[in-house]
Amino acid sequence: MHGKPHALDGMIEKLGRLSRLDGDDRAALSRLKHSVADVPAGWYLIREGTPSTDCCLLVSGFACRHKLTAAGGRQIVSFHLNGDLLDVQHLLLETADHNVQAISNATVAWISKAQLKELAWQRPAIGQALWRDSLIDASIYREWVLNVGRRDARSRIAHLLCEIATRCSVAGVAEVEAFKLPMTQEQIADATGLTAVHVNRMLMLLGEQGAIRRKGRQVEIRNWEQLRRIADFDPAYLHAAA
Amino acid sequence: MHGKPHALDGMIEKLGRLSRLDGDDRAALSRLKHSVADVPAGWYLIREGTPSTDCCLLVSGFACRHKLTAAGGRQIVSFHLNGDLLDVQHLLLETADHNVQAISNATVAWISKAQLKELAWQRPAIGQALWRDSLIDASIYREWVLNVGRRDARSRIAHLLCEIATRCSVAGVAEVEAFKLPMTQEQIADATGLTAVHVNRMLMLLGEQGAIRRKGRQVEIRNWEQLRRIADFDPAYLHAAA
DNA sequence: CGACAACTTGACGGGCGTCAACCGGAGTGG
DNA sequence: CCACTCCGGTTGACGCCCGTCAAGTTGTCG
Repeated sequence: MHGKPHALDGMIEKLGRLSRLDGDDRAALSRLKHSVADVPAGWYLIREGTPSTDCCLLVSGFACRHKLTAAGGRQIVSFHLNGDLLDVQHLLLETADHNVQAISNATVAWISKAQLKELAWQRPAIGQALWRDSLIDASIYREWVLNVGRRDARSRIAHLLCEIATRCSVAGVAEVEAFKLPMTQEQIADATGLTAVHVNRMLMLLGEQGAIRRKGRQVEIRNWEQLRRIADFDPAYLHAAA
Repeated sequence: MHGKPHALDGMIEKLGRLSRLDGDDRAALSRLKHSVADVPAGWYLIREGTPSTDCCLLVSGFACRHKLTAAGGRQIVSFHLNGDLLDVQHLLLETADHNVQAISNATVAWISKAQLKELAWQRPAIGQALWRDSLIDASIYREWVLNVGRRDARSRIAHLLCEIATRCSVAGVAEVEAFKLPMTQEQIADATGLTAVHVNRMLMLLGEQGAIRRKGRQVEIRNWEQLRRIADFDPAYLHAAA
């Protein structure tokens, strides 16, 4: 097993950043029963209102978590990348109150919920990492409420860019300075409470102002300090080491 | 001790709703060292950026959790009432990423963080209740992102009213049909991403439309079904028994 | 009963939504 | 190899919801 890349490695590495895991913890995690699957962009991984029996781990690719209004409005409440467990909350809550959908082609691993739950209680370091992970998710939600509620369109989008860049960098997915934006402008709109048209106008503006440069869906942050200032971005809420 | 009202009773009752606590669990909780304090409206209970050594329990009264933008904008991200532990997240996160402030005169109990953390790991039912509580908080944040991001002003306010009414009812603080709104219109504005002026206009409108009746800060829900429809309110996200 | 906070109301303006047209690149099939 | 299609991005015109400002009015607590 040693040295062989493993579907759960990203998760183990991430949990290791959240709590001090010893060799036994890591071994126990890597022994978790799971089945790996490739899914196309747009695939639903979790559906609102359904009880869940397995936990979904995002092995590679990007996903978003979203809710819908009765009128059909869609609000993305978070984005996820490599190594993110998409339903830690379902270890203790029975039914999903939202949807999770792949936004790129992705590889996922379905892990036995009962087995993971058992590990969380048998091995304090693992339980602590999982709980801590869910608390950081909550902190990100709080920042998003602030972002959507109290910043103007340009700042909201800049803030989202800063967050994605920082999280990609921490997870080792991409550099802060230049990365491929995994989402469309419509998805950015759904995450910021705007419309796709206005997102486009603001991205053009951020380009004109020299904060970013875009080529297709590739985004290069030309002036991190300027973007950070526009975004009013302080990474403290991510509670991440990097 | 038996039968005597106790500062921690509200918390124990609430945790009992989140997980099946046996007599030993309850006894252990009620033995937690704590000091009770009365604080006036406006008092800061948690300050962004400071490390916390004690956990704050709201014994009676109301509190809000909020963040500020650099420009001075304030966003309330949640409201709290009797029996709510205000910083479960600080059991595992070192520094506060937001503020918590009393919005009425309130009684709080400061509980030793180390002792509570110990209990969480020694007694699975207690740990589970606390973790579950933090997951429900996260679910509420998600709903608020949706509320602020994708509903119009009238619906946002109606949704907040429905949530407060439901939570007060579950906690036994007030009836759904008529309760005293603990917050000012400015605070409602800060919670919904609006201005106090517009909140006032919408409350007047909800009154004219017959959904609510107001007298001072007293609010009576005259037509719950109508208000629920306007709010697009579905209590599933509260994950509460009632 | 005075002072101060909270609420109420109106006039006006702007940021963002809506609608609609067009562009461009990637995938597909002839 | 090129035409067709489709999705996502781009741009402009126009309008509305909600913000801003400012002037009362009400309520509450000393």
